[in-house]
Amino acid sequence: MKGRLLIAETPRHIGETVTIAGWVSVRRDHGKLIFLDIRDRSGSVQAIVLPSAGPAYEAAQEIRSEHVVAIEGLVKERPGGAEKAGSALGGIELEISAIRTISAPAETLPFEISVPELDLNLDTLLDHRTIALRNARLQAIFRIYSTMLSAYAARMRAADFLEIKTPKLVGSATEGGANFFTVNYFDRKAYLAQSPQFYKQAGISIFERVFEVGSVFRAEPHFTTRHVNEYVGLDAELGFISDFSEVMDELEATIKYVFAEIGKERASELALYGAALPADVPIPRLRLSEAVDILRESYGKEIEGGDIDAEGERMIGEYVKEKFGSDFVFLTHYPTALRPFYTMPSADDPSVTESFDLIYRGLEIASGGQRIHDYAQLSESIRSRGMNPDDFASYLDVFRYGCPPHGGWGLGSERIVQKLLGLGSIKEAILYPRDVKRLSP
RNA sequence: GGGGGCGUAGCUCAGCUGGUUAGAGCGCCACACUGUCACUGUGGAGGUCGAGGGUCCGAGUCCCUUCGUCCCCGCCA
Repeated sequence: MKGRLLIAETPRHIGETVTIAGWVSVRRDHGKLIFLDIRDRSGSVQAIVLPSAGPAYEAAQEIRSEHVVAIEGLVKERPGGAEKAGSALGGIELEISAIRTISAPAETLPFEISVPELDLNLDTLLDHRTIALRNARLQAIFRIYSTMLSAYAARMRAADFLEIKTPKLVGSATEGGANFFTVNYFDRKAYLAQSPQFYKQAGISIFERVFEVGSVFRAEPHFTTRHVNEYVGLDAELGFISDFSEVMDELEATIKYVFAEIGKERASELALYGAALPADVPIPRLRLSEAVDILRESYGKEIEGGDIDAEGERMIGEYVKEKFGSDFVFLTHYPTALRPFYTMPSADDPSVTESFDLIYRGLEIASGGQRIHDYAQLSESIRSRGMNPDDFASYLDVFRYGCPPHGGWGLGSERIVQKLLGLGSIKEAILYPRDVKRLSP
């Protein structure tokens, strides 16, 4: 909009008449004086209109919350003592000389937007998602999310990873694990990718180091606060590793960098949630078997079936917080039977793997490890799980002609923000979440 | 897929062992107010108590069915 000044810039224009545009958060009508809190993408400011403003004063009578307006006014310092302590509106205000409604709501809003903290049920929040997101505190989630994405990409590029984008429509659904969504693809079936795993590995066989930020689709009917059917994975894969500790080193450095950037760029957004950055200490690495012992000895919890459950992860999260002051923990050496066929078994004990999960505040946010890079070994691993290598022909081509030792990870981007801000549900960390019941908005 | 909770005003909720005309806060509308800042004050509108069936003299409340929603487990990120 020509001639429009962002609200954040207004303090530099004291004594000048400027034009701002934005949404009306609050209207406070004192009979003669009318105060309007105006917000735009840069911030909020108070505007005041006096009866002497004539037509502008008349127009202000009709202004209501969430009207989209353009305001011309004189930037003034707040009258002495008039500024309430702790006000987020700054030390200046606009004395309105002209006001124009650009767009007015056709009907009453379903709930009040301008409160510091929206108190809505999850389905109300998501049914009216776009409107709810006008709330500053909710917007903060996605400002932080955006910083996380840019920091992740920046750190990966700095470490010489090449960013790639791989297909989400795929022709075969044989990777195993979670269920696939099926879609019609001309005269045949296609599937939505449940992970970029195969393409990442192909990527390292070309570029040595690759990363991808992309949607992942899981057709599982889960009803939890930490699952959705479409999420954004932060994946990476690197070649020529000596062992899988290098993968954890790389992930740890990346995580640390991402949080540091969020702290630098988004301090005010974090403050809205009272969120503290994780302590900058080395991330402890525990073998899964050690974690099982700790759970038994310190928490009296018996683990069956090898892998620890969600409650166990929360307990281990508490344990490492107390013992090491860490918000994170790597759990390593998962049983071979519990990991996908491409996971590298440990040389000294093939019943476990060179793999890890990364737990953040008791929630699994990443999974990774070293992959099998030897063609024969990989073919055998497929066979040993009762699958047919012929079904993996194009994938196996990556290894058939030589491939360096490599490994990587998949990070759940929304889970990071969920745990950082203490959000009750991962769905709050997704603009338009997809779950078993929800396909819109 | 297994289990549990909740559906009462636009929103968030209270309604005890069934008992006259179903409540609160916020929002909305009107009026008053020249320094508020989630303004305040006064007044007002707004509800087939998710839906269907049943028990009972009487059902928001008890029973059954059904729909919606949230959560836990599993799976995972």
